[in-house]
Amino acid sequence: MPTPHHGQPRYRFIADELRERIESGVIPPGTLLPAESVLTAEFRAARGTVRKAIAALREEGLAVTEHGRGTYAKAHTYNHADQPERRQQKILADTHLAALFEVEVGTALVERVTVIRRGEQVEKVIRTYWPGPTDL
Amino acid sequence: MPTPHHGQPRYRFIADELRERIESGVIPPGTLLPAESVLTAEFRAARGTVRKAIAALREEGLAVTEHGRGTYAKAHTYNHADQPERRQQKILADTHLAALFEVEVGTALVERVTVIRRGEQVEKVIRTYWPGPTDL
DNA sequence: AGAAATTTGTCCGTATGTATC
DNA sequence: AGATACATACGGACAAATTTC
Repeated sequence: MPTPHHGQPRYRFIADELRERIESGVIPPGTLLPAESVLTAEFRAARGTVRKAIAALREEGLAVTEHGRGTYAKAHTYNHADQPERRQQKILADTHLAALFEVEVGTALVERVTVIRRGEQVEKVIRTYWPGPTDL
Repeated sequence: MPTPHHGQPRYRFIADELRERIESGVIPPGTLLPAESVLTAEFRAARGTVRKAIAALREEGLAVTEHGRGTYAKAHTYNHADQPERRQQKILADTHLAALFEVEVGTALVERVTVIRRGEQVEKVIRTYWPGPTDL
């Protein structure tokens, strides 16, 4: 069976299936996913396809893979209790920012740094820049 | 000749070559790149290898691909006003980011730059960072 | 309107080498 | 030494979107 299948690409189907198992607890947080070789057998998919599925899970933050070890399921916390931290300061435009804002290098700008955490881990860092400072 | 390891992988060599053609204007912005089939012939590489090179250009924001059409060269200028522009690329952690994410300096991160305009003026620049990349 | 050709997207199978545990 | 994942590359096949005839 060549398995073309409905609409969806195969790697996405596999990703959906694995996501389901992680979120449902079939694969508990912190435990290893089945090895790529096992998944290729189970889904009768090529390795490249399985890897693409796993890559999708990594991007979603649902899995972390370690070289030579395997891919771990990660706890999926819907916990938004973590308040983002913000810090705002005056900075001077570097070449990149100067080009974007069409100002001279060294022109004063405002930078706000927001750090978003998921538990202990820093998930994202957002740096926002705008002309200024508007002196607060 | 198959492919020795001249320091750099084949797909990167191809990407470098194409990048130079775009930036130098040999392939002007808005025009189509040669089809994958043409590139496989020119570089005597497998299609997957060519596609990987093109994918690299896409991540740099140098090209846009449309199904059934082809891959267009993109202007590399920031001076094109319309929607919020986003560019995503792999970067290496500087000391500040390394400290926040608690990783080594030089660790690979993903940076997305979003430019928000109001008319001609750049209003805000948002740089978002997160761990990765999960490659491809 | 329809068929054919072109082009990218996805998938398969295989192979070789490296790095990590 | 063995198992695992990672990176790269090849070839072939069909699907899906677009263009051309």
